[in-house]
Amino acid sequence: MSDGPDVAGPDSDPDLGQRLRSLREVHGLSQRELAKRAGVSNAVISLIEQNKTSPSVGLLKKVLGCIPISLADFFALETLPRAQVFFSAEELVEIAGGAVSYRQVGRDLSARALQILHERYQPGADTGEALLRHEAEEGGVVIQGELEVTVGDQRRVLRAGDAFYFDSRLPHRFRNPGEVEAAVVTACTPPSF
Amino acid sequence: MSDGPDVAGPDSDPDLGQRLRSLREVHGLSQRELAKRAGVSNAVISLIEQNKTSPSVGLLKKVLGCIPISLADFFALETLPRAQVFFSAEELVEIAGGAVSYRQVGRDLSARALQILHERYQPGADTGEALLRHEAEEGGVVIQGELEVTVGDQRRVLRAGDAFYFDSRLPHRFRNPGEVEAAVVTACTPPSF
DNA sequence: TTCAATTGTTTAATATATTGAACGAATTTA
DNA sequence: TAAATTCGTTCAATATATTAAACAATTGAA
Repeated sequence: MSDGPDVAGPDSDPDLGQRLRSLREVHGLSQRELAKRAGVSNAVISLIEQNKTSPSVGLLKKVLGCIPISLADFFALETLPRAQVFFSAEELVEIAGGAVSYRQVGRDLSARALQILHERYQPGADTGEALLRHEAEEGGVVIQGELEVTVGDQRRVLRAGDAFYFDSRLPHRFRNPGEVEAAVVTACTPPSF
Repeated sequence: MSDGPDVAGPDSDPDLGQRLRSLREVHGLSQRELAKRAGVSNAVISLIEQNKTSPSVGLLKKVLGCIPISLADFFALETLPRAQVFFSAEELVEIAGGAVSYRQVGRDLSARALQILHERYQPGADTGEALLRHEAEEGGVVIQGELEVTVGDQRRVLRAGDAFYFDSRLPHRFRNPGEVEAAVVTACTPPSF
């Protein structure tokens, strides 16, 4: 048949080889070590990792059993880590805009446990009083400028390096009292809103 | 090599064939229909279902894609349904004993969403007042005799065929006011206790 | 440096998966 | 009844997975 690099078929599982290779390397195993433990030839490990063959379920099970990882978990990796890991600054999602900018890491948070925001406040910008949304906790670190944070009856001006952490159900407010843009990185869990 | 019925190896996945067959039949597909949709031969479906071959990941993916079910979910079935499905009367677990008998369906409920009990009350037996355990809901159907059920300020005598349902946090009580043994089947969710 | 060991890859040989076509049995249709 | 489907299975032919052995490149030790 074809003489291209992918003999196993274009749609069989284009990333199966990379997944196996990553798992093997993470566990500090060479192809030969893994092959010996699994009782298979080292060549087949190489071929699988290059997607030059579509292993039988039986063989794959023997190999994965030495990682160890179950077939179910191995194939779960196929769908799970489609989630984006790295985000360039331009890829952050603006969810506010104007004098206050909230740039969110990731687009769909429905399956995540954290909401992480890069927040910027123009001089004088103010969020106003925000009350309990859901049961959640929230914290952050100021990275530029000055930020006045009010939580309940406590108020303080934070500067680069300072941080905060509070229960989101407390009324809270952010304001930039300075002359330059203020920036903060915050995290909130869970992101259910 | 061997001439036994299982050429794919004894430990490759002894139930893979049965899982595929069950899934196919549940979806009302014949071997030929499934094969045609997947673009493979009908023979290979038969062989896989008899565990006479260990399919390649590529082929299996094509086939499962027409069920449809993902590889991850398919192999998750391998471990999940080790859970017992059928229970003979003798296998129910007695968790009370005496004048009141609670026979539970299943031994370990830690991964389940329901606790199901077959309850028997000797004539005159009484559970006494039971208060809120956890946030849960509870219901049941009387199958024999008479059962006086008290929930909060409501009280009623139920007979075979009658049923009840209430929030477990309400104080509740069961009593057998009759002359014969009373029996009920109840369900409670979640079983966290 | 040089030898020895280890790495991942490739190739020909072999084992096995997969195909295409046939079979017998069970249903359906005429 | 019989002819026609459809079912699942089996078998020889073919395609492919897997092996065993060799290759080139890298690393570590002498």
